[in-house]
Amino acid sequence: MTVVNEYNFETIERKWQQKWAESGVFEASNESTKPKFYCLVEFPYPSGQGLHVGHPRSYTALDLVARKRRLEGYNVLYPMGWDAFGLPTENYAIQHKIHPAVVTKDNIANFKKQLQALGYSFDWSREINTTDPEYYKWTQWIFLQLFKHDLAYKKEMNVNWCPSCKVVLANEEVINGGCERCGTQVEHKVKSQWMLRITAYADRLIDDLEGVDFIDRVKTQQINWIGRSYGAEVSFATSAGDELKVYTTRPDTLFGATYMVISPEHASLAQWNNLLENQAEVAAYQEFAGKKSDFERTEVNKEKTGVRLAGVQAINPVNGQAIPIFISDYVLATYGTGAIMAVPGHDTRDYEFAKKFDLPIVEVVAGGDLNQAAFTDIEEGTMVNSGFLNGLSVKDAKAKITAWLEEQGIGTAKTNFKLRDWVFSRQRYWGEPIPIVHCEKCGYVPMPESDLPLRLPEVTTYEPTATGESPLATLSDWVNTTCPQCGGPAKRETDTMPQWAGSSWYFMRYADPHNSEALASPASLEYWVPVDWYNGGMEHTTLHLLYSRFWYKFLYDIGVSPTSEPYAKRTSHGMILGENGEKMSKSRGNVVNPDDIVGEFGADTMRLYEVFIGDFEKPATWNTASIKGCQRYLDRLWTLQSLAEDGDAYSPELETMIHQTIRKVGNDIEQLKGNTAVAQLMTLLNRVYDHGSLTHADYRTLLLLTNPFAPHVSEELWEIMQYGGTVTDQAWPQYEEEKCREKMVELAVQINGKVRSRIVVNAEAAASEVLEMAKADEAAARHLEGKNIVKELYVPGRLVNFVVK
RNA sequence: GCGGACAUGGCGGAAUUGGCAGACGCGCUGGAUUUAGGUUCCAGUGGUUUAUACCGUGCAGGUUCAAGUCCUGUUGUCCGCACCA
Repeated sequence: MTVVNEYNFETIERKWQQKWAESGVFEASNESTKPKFYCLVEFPYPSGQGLHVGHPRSYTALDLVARKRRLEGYNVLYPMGWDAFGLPTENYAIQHKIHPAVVTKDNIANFKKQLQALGYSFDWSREINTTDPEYYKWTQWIFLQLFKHDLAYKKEMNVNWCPSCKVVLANEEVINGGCERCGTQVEHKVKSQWMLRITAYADRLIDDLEGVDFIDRVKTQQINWIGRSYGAEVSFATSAGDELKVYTTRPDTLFGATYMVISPEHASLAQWNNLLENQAEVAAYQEFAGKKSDFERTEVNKEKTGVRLAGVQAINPVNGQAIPIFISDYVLATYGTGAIMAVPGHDTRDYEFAKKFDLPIVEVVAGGDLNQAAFTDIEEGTMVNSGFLNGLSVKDAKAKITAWLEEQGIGTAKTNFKLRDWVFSRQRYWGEPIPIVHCEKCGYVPMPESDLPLRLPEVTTYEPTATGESPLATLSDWVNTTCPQCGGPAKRETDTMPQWAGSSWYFMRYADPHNSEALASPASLEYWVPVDWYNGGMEHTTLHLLYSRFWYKFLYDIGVSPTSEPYAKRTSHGMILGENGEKMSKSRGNVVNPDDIVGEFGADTMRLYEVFIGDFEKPATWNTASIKGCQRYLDRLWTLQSLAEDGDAYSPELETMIHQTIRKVGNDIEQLKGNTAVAQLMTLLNRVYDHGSLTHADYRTLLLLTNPFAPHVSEELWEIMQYGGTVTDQAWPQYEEEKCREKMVELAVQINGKVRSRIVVNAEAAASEVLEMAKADEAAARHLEGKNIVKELYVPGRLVNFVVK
């Protein structure tokens, strides 16, 4: 056969994309006898910049999995949609005086065109959009359920405020004291906010990680973020006649508590005001601490500062000793009780503070040298100077003292978390309205579910206000309403939901995206959820991933979710960096647009390069020059048409490698090692060319294996070769372990671990036979001459090694 | 500061987990085709060396017949947490 025509990727790709859209081959069925597989990538935020070459890394990797699974006979759901509420769109809209809904629509159209040009096997019939009222109706519905279960509440509190974005930020959105989006240092504001009680799920968010297959760094990061610790709360009596409650993870060291520290914001300070003899000094310190930015305050390795309270003391409950109380900003107001018992002998921070203020350091766990440093080991060491705890291990002492505290009624075992409740309101226009009205008489009243969705009002201006009020607050027609409960005058909530709201449940909507009666039918959820494989960025580990697990668990508790965890498996990809090795961004001028790559090399080549670029989990530097290698592979695959000969069996010379390739490509796709899968395909292709011919059976398998990576060209070649039907109708090729083994193998012959020669032997040959052959080898014999063989080793398939003297 | 990961040619990266380091690709060198460039094809490509041999996986030790892989120390890069009691 001769080459029929030139490889014109442009025509071919357009042709097959059209065919797939018409036939709907990638549309998943909610009723199928096949086993299901739900494969998910994080849906993008449709920005004005469009897609860059980083996005397709994740999409391509799971497209490989999705396409392979279909060929393996699964009913695969691989959906796509738009996480379209958010600040950049709103800012753009304000700047250009175009409504955000219009901007969003345009951006989505652009993104969709770009994605479709890459030939992903997405089920576009299930496309969703978080800004669609038919979608956000259910986001609001979930909020109402949270409210009804006392998991959404409004509270006046000190919050993180980004002065540049003009919104409140959740703790998870503050990175090193700066705004997650723009990097601006956050400020503090006391504002009334809607909060979600994610802390109620803290234990389960940690414990249930045991049952899911998430990569370790994701699990670790979530566990660290939630920050669970076990300890005790202990009440200390004070000379003021009241109590000071502390949280400690080391109740065993209570006898060593020689002073106490409370945060500068602690409520007791106001109560003790009249008793304080150094009130002015205390007030000055409070001001000093209050003025510090978050960044300064959390800076480690700075000198400890503080003020000793004059006029108030505490009593250590175990020994009745009066101990001083300090205020210091190393104690956080927001964690535990905002107060600690200080045990300088066994806590590094307390040790530093005690040294600075010349406070007594008492050893209560023997084993360290307190002249040098605090002894913080809890595995070894014996209790001393601790009355009834003396002689116990730390572990036993903890149990005993906790029991004692409970008996005395002055303490109790307690678990604490670093995780805070989720600040859920944003002072912006382009988000889901919170479906709550405030009535003077009835308080916060949920809207009737039947009135959902509560639509965003059509307005002409939506600038954020400098005061921190939502732009919706200025729309009195919209704000003023009637109370659903008493019918009296009431006002709507004017803050909107954060961008993380719509994405917290979107994967459920894909199961049944057009349902108007429920967020998805129970049967569809039962069938599809949990997601079998979810890939996304590490930057979402403590944001989207944690939030959505929380929402899903709540929905499970109220009978909506079918399981307790939403994602069976979570993997994560490394970022694609610009050609200069820096993060791709418009301001750095190093953004590579996939449209340009597709235009010049074609989607198939682009996809191949996306996986060939390197280790999926690590960051990779884009290099347009390197794409050539991937292009050559497809060119050569195309040219193979002219070499294909009749034959329904694999060529004997290629058979072993074909079986090996089926095995390797399959395994590698499953492990997201597309780089080595492509390398193996290239190796096989090189071998075919060396051999000079191939059978149709050889070619068929090569096309099937290439299909997930380069779906258009493999379909086209399948059609040209008249192999029948389309690749999407075929089955993934099978390998036989037996046939992956070479019959003849080359062994290295080592003398004292150095390779001196190579011999080819039958893979099945007996050890003695192989060793004799090695000894007989000319080069080896030369090195063995006159030497004494002390040891002979044979590693089948690898080498033989003679140890000589 | 604590915790984790990593360190391999000019470059991106492989190495079945202790068994021939550098697969595959880019780049580079030489050659063929071409008026030329590009494409394509052939050969080569870790370093020193004429063959032979020696040296090579950040650095210094160690274990082993055998170490990129294991152990100890050390340096550097990246990530996470960042006074959470």
